[in-house]
Amino acid sequence: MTDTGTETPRERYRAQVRAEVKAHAWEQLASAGASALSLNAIAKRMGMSGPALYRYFANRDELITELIRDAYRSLADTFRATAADGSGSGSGDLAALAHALRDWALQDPHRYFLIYGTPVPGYHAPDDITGIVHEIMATLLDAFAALPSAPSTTAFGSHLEEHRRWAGDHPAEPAALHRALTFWTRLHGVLSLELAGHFTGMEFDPALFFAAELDELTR
Amino acid sequence: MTDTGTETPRERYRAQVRAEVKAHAWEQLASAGASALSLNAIAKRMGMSGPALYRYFANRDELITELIRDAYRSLADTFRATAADGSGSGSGDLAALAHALRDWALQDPHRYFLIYGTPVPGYHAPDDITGIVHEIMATLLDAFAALPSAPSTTAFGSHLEEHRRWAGDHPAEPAALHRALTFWTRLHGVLSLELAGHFTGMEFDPALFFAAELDELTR
DNA sequence: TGTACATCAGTGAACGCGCGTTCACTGATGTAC
DNA sequence: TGTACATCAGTGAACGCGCGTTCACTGATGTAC
Repeated sequence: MTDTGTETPRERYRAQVRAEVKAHAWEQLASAGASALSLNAIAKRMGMSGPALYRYFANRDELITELIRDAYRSLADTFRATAADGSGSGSGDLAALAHALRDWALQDPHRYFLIYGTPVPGYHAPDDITGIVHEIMATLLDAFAALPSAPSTTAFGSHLEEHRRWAGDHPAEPAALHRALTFWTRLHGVLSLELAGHFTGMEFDPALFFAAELDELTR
Repeated sequence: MTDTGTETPRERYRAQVRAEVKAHAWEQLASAGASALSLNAIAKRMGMSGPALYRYFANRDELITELIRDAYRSLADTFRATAADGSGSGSGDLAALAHALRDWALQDPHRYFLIYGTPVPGYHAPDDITGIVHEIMATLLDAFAALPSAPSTTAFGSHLEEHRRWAGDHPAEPAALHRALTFWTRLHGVLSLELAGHFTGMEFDPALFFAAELDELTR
């Protein structure tokens, strides 16, 4: 990942502190929400003075950006690893991806919401993040392109065919484009409402609901 | 709605100011996000001093609660009105409800996210709001129960049958319960990602995607 | 191996800001007789 | 219709707080010769 070989002790130390700051940031995110993230509070928890953190992050926004980038990175890695495990064709890969997504989300709901939740007004993610987003999409497209039975193209599929720049140069069929998109939105629909607590008090088992949606997606 | 007949001028004035405060609150919500909502800032915009607002709201939380309640109320009313217009059976009602939902969301995305977006840590909505939530769900269940062709019960449908307290005493078939739920989560999936801007730069038309999802739901 | 210098981590004080909320008070509006 | 009183809206000062960020400075760590 990082070029550990040529790292000086100082660089190593810097990386360590940055990581520790981010760890505390995640904790604070979970307990107080994204907009309440405070450099001073993090510093205090680390036993440092507030200004000290400016050695490691230019400002508050850079820290948030880093958290967002890490979140996307983590999901992309999880996806890639899951796809590599399944290694091939069949809808088993899709089920594995879906469950990987759910596990990843449940593992840290605030991380999920930082990416897919209410957008922070005025905040714009830097360009390099789109690359990671594409990576995630590509894994999904690969899985759908590898499905043995390609279903007939839908009306929206045709529309997508003419507007497929988002898929990069991926050689997926129109139907695969459509199915990859619905995979994303439907699972997000169930997951985000579950994580936001909209199912609490509704008695039924969210895992079963998720499984039911997944079932329709891979049929 | 309110008992206008027995309203004294003072009561009328109070209601007016409260409404104006809320209007400014919505504006602020849109430009700075839910957690940045500030009583002082609202007062300043209204040309009043900060403490003056404490005549109208006990504290900041009460204002937020009121906004949430109004948002749910507005959606419930929209749904009820839409269902009343369609007045009956057929999947046309469902399409109308779906489009009503989308229009309602697009009309004020921050209002949508206030309800269905990232939950505010530590905040718990008061109990009376569940009543409005049930009302929304009931409209949906009515529409699905009125469908002429009731599809066969799914596996998850059976699970719902045994965990249907959330449906109240609504006489909907298990399949209708399941379909009402997926109606909600799938449309939310598309809508929330659209509103959060995850489709920008993806070229395709979100309205067509929404329509495609709706199509599958009413088939 | 030792010395001179440069680099960098972290501190404490400070600036200006806005927040939620309480409180004692003024002045206007409504009510009772 | 007029007067006495109660109610209520809104103000300004104040409290305590935490925020992001800048700056001059100390002290430790690494580098060059």
